Amino acid sequence: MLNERDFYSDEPGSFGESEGRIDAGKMRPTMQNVAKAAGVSLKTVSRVVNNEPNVGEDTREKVSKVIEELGFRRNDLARNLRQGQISTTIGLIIEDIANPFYSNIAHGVEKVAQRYHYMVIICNSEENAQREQELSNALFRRRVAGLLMVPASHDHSYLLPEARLGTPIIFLDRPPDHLDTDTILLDNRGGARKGIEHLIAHGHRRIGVIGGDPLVHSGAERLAGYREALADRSIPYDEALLRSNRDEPLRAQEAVHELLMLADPPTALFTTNNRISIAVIRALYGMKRQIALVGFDDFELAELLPVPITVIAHDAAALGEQAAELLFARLHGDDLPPQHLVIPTELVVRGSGELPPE
Amino acid sequence: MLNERDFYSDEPGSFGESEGRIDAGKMRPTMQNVAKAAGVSLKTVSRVVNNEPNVGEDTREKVSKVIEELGFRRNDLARNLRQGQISTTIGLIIEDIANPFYSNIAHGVEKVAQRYHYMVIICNSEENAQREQELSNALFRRRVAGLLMVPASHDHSYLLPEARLGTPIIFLDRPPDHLDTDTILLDNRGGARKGIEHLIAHGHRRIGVIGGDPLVHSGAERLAGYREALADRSIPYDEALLRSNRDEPLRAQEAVHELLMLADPPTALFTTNNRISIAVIRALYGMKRQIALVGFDDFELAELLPVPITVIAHDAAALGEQAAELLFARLHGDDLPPQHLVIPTELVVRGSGELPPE
DNA sequence: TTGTACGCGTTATCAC
DNA sequence: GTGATAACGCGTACAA
Repeated sequence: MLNERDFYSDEPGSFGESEGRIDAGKMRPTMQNVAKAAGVSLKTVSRVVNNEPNVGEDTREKVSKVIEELGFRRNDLARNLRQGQISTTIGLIIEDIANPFYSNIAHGVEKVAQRYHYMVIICNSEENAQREQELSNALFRRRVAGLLMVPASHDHSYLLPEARLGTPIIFLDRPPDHLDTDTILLDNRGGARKGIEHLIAHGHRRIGVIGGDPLVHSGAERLAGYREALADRSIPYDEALLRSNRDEPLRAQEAVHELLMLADPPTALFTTNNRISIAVIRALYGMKRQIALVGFDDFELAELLPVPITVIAHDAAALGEQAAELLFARLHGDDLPPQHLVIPTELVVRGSGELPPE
Repeated sequence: MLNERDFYSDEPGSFGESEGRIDAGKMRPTMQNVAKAAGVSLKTVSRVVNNEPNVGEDTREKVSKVIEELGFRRNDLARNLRQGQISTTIGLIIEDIANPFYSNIAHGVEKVAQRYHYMVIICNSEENAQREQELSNALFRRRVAGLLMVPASHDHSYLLPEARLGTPIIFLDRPPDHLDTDTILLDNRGGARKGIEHLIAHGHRRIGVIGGDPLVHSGAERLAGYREALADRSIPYDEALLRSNRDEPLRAQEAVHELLMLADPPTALFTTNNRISIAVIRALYGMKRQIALVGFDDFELAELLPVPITVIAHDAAALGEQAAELLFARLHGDDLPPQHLVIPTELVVRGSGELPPE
């Protein structure tokens, strides 16, 4: 059953009120109002609301009754202002919540936050550096207790003042620039290596890469993993097989056409993230072309496609969870030097990565 | 370029600070500190911070300089407390941000909120009525300006006191119970009708339904659409073809087996949401069985499966956007009676819905 | 067990 | 154009 007490303080409470129409404009009751109505002092109400000791049982009941009658609800804005100047809210800045990668991160973060009785403000930066900065400032003005972010910009010194004030700031998926702080990344390079080694093991020597912004750390690392794998096998690195800045689906499709039109075309493709993988798969279907493919990031239904897609998978929710756990550890006084965690990746063999050359 | 001014008030600002290590614990500067350091009064600083008139140009510059030096940032907790007792934050309660349906809604909401300079606290109710109530109370204690929710519970009279206080509350995807307030739904019944009519037109008379909780409004309406479509064609409604409470993937798979094992099995299936559709598709693949299928909700890659999936599609982001727009209209004084909006659905023909019986 | 006085950081009022 | 003072709603410290 629901607990009436914490309607106004910490947990839920049923509220016996008949149904009806809404008419706005009434005054929101304050502790002061409750105190007057109950004939006690402000502080006594405060004690009751926060379940503090040293209140007579009769007093407590009387106050509780008034609280219910008036529909009082503690104002956490005022409470936080008085208590510590920071709110029990954390901020999460991601690129786009509609992308499953980020929504899984968000899910992990929110899950942990709920455990700690914190709430999460989620913001979409749309991969825009200026917006990232606007959003962080807006969050800091709201005195979020901490900030988790997948950075879009390439200079995070603007976060330094806030970090110095003690606000934990944790970077997800991409490391900060010009700032030394907690970071949690995927094993981008290692994952890419595994994927490329897999293709090589299946006989491929000309492997095309379709990727996004080469300045984004995760993409750059995946490309580095590609190069390392080739170098290991003494396979020449051919820039003609590379297509960058293909985050837009249309641009990714063009890349497929371009690569397959080459005089000496690739026999396999490596796509560096989920959105690009999907765009490329669409393009290949449109061309009725079959070619070996390994994609970074897993995605739903990959295993049910006519040629099931071999991917480098990882646990995005765990990324969010571990980042949030680290944040709360910092809030609880953990004072270790900046941490750098890595989430492992796994090659999931499904079919597209095992197609032979030609 | 970035604007320095709104680092401390409304927009972003660059912050000239060299890189380095973080050490916490410094005091957060207040307006009082700025005032003292600049040799002006508190109110003058306030004027500068908020770009109010009646400040001499020289004074404004002097204060701005101190603000930058000290790294002052306005405390919006205190600001909101003083101004109107509500924050420039809205709440969004959904079932699960990792589900694309909800993450698209969230994306729409956040997009609109950014336009109005509001931020969004997103909470996952996990389809749990008690948690829904806990979360709304926590949001109200934080004095969110308004609340958007996909309800999980079946009695929302507990929201009445807050609604009476003037906090706009808007229901998405499912209507409230025991409360008359703004609601924005999908055309569940009409969409389901279209889907079932389509199957009937392709010769099906025994159509199995695999759905979730029958008490959830959207699911119930989709089932109602199913029944209406059958009734229109005088096709008997056979309860043996119905499987409810199949939100769990395993339970959905069982449903497929159960239905196909029937003495007089269905020749087509109707799945009432995206998660169930996907679970069912997996089951059918596992059985190497092909059967006509129409699913409610579109999902990524549906068109690339070996038998592309015919679905009843809709614009979840638009659902979120319109709900948010309505919320802000309410905040800006719109005083019309409770609105009831409907987002249209569309039958997307791809293949699975056109398979013949047998 | 209960109450009083004050402060949290900001904005509003009204005086100068 | 500028400043003193009182709020906003609550918690802390200490007194009664």
